[in-house]
Amino acid sequence: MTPTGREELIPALRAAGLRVTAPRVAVLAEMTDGEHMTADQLALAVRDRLGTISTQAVYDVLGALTKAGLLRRIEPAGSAARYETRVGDNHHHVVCRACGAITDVDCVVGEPPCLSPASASGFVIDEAEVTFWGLCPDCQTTSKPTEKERVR
Amino acid sequence: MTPTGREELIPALRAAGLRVTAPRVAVLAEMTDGEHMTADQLALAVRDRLGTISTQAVYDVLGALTKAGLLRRIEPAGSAARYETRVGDNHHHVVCRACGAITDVDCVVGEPPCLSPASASGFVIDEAEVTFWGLCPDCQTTSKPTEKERVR
DNA sequence: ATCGAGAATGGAATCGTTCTGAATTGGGTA
DNA sequence: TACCCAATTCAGAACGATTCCATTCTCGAT
Repeated sequence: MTPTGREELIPALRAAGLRVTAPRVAVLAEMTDGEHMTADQLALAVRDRLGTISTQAVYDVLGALTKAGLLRRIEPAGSAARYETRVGDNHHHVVCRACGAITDVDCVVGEPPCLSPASASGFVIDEAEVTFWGLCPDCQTTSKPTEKERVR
Repeated sequence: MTPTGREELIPALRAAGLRVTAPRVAVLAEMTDGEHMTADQLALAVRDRLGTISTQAVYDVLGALTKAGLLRRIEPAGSAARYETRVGDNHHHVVCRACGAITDVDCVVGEPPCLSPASASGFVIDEAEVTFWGLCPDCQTTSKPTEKERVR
């Protein structure tokens, strides 16, 4: 949850050189409460609260906002792409193998890229993405194996 | 490239409690030279060299081998799932943003999970997956922006 | 108020993967 | 060695997420 108030959304869009439109404001507003949402969840949320939006518009908006640097896209294996408003800092994620819940984790090291591989095989590296896998507090206590148990 | 000779494939399958079938041996053989292949590439390679195999059989085999621990599945954002024979050790990957090439990177730290997040929010973590993003040697020299430039 | 570029819409298409059910086959057993 | 069953393969359909397309709409500069 970034401390971005509704009123700051419009200036934020303008500052990023983007035109201010209803879908964009709506998506951005939904994003500020409810992190790590998928395009689909976002579409439902926007429709529920603020009227109508086409699925494709959601993708367009997410694409534009991501390209503009207002949103960050993450794609944990086995899940649809998710988006978050925390950009610019170097944080990572913990993903629950059972329920798919995602939580932010502050960077263990410091400045990005937070790690340099011992040997990069000649690659020029600009980002180190770290994903921790495990069980969230809720799913730890669930004794019976979760129905839709993730394979990995 | 794991030092697994063709002759060791069959015992390896048996040891894993799997029945030895032509598709399994063929897939496993292809995997030993040609790392980080997708299901599709694998299907083509097997058909080219060893005859016929259905796409679904490739998925079945990959699933079985992965579950048995003979293969590891990796899913870099924006790419189809890829498989590798290096299992058990704790290594990571560098992915080229331009061409999608993947190279192994030895773990920076040591034993898995190689990193412990400062605060895991109550998660019990069993794996830390690290993916470095950048440009491979070939794509660094390519002055003109790659056609199918990856978005992220 | 006008106008053009950028954005939204709706529909179809694509890609990778999974599901289903029938046919085949490995390999333990009689 | 022949037999049999469960494991495996096959074929085709279904699926979810995402992208592509052409048309219509609208923001915001003039």
